[in-house]
Amino acid sequence: MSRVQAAIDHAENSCKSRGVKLTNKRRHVLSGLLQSNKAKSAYELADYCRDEFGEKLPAMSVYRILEFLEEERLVHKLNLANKYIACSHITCDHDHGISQFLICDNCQTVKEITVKKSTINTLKRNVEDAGFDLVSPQMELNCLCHDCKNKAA
Amino acid sequence: MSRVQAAIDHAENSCKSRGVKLTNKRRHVLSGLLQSNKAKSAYELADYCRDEFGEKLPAMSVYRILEFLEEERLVHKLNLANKYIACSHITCDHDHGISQFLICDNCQTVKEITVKKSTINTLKRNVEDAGFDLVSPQMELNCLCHDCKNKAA
DNA sequence: TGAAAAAATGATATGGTGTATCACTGTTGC
DNA sequence: GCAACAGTGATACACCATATCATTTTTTCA
Repeated sequence: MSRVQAAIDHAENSCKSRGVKLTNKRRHVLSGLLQSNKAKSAYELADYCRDEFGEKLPAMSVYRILEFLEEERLVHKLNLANKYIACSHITCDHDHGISQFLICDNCQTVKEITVKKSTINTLKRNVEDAGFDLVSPQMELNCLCHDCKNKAA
Repeated sequence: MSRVQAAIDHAENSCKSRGVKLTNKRRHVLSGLLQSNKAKSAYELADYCRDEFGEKLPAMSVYRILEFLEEERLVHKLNLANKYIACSHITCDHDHGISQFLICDNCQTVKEITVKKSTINTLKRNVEDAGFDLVSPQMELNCLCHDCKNKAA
């Protein structure tokens, strides 16, 4: 079974146990995100569904579906790029630490990593010293992946 | 002399010494950013110039001016909010470490802080372990400022 | 079963951010 | 004064996102 199919199956079960429905359209959007490691915009996902499944999905619906998937913790929105990615931990059962997103500026590939709690705490303390509170320690970092770096060199 | 005027004078000198011109329109846009600690969009700045100086500035020009001011290191673009702020170090002569931006999700107030180099380095190492390179360790963090936090409570 | 309620989706319009392009104006330097 | 260039204006357009109302599909339960 493909990695994508495994993730979708897992998402299916997760939805079932939470009493919500993973409809076909939602499945299709999710598979569009799973099918690569790249961040995709809502409009790109609409195109994907049209090309891949012959399903004409208005942008509005894609946004609603993405919102649903976010609530189910199946996808993340990347505010830096205005794009979306599948959560890399869909197939895990355990809870995770806070994710940090590394976004390749060049090819939009995204890697989700977890940094040590102590590093985040240090950062958090810095922020609090300045009189602010972190809403979410989930950071998005503009990066260059090694592929693109090597190509550029 | 007001804080804003002092910063503008300083910017003026900085431009002069770099052989570029701080025109009236550029000065006005900059003063729009200096006049508060809030992040402002290009369009908000156009409105500000219209209201404050009776200067009808097309959005295109504002973007060009912001680009100029960024190159002169007088303003920063916040990619998370798609807004701009004046560099808080305009009036300093020395070079600074990398800034981190704390953005209040509620009122758009921005605070520019510098975190310890060791924290950044740790983070950087984490990123490199994942096969990515940080383009810029300048991070933008979604926060809540204490004012807004207290109001919410 | 079958009608009411709720959930999901479609369609249309609109707003915000940003860029491409071409034209025009003002300044600088010779 | 004129050529070259920097600065600005005007228009059109692309992309991301939401508001709103209509329609379809599914669920619920008498």
